[in-house]
Amino acid sequence: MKHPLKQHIEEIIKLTDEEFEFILSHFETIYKRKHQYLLQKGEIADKEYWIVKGCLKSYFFEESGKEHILQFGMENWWITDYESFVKQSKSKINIDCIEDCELLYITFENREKLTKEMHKMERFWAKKSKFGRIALQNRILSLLKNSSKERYDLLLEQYPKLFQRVPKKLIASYLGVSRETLSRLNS
Amino acid sequence: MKHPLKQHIEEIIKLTDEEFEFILSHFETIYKRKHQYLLQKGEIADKEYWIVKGCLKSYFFEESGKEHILQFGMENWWITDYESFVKQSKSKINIDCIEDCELLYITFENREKLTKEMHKMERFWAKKSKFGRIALQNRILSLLKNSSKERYDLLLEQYPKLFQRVPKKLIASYLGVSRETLSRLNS
DNA sequence: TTCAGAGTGTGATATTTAGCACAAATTTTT
DNA sequence: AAAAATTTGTGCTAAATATCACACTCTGAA
Repeated sequence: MKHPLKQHIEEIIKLTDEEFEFILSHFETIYKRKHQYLLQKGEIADKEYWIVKGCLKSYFFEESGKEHILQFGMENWWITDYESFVKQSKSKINIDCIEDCELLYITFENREKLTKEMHKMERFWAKKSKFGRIALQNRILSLLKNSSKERYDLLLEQYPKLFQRVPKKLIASYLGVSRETLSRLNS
Repeated sequence: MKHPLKQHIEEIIKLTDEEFEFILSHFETIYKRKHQYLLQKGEIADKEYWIVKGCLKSYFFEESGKEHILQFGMENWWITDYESFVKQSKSKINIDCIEDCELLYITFENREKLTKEMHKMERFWAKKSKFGRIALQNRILSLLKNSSKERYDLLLEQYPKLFQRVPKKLIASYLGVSRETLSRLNS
């Protein structure tokens, strides 16, 4: 059976088994339990995580104490504070497990090393970065263009599983509406 | 005097004069007048533009006919429909000149070619892509966290020149509020 | 099983914002 | 210089959303 990470990378770039083993040697596995965190505000994100199993949120608090979800993470997604990781600067956000999680991570140093050692991975991450940017652009488009109700429907359509796994108030926070308003959107 | 594009690229990667000349040979200059367009919805963005002089907007229309500004472009910025350019797919957006413009552009093919021929430029664009993604992430953060008034103040602080160059209704559209609401934010 | 905490739905009200109308100011075109 | 078009501010009203309050459900721990 093919390793899920190999499968994931091969959606973009074909790999020999040896190449994949080499890549994998730059990663470590880690297990985290529900409510544990991967990153806290003020820390420097020195790892990028690939989610084998589980569900996570990246979020931050407004001065008022209101929580805003920036991103959810589920199986086969990457998660980190991208800004902190790239710039090696202090993070503005937190990342927590919503469920028990199995994660593969690569450190900043290992990723730099791997990028230099293996041009295929430089291309892989370049492409990932491009697609990530496109996804963010479309989220902005949606925030500008669509009503709350429309954003709710689009999210439900795109990630139906998310609604079974995470509390609605987190969905509300991701969409940028209050939980009460979200609760009333269906009626 | 150093070419402004050389100066721009050297903020990320140092270049010899020969290297820069080689890079520049992949670009063409084009002049456009106010109200002319660079890209229309449905076309494929086959060029990426670097703005030597002038001001532009990338935007799209809601079904209702409401205009939403995705991005402004001014001197030393790049502009294109990133999604369409990267995927070579049909664009959802339009790009118009708000002022008379002088632009340098590189075609998709030339950029691919240059990326392969010159590893420094692969790194340059990878870095650009990363920073672009971070900027978009921060815009989402701001859309979730800040009130209209706060977003207005932040934009004014970051790009004061923009407010002298483009009509307020376009600023409103960029911030995601109606022009009437924007007009009332200061009082 | 029981109990505490988290999650959820809904009424009432306050706040924010949009949308329309119109007049004044400014810019562009002829 | 005059005319036309665009931009801007502001009063008014309607719609969307936030906020507070409270009851009910569900889940996990003791």
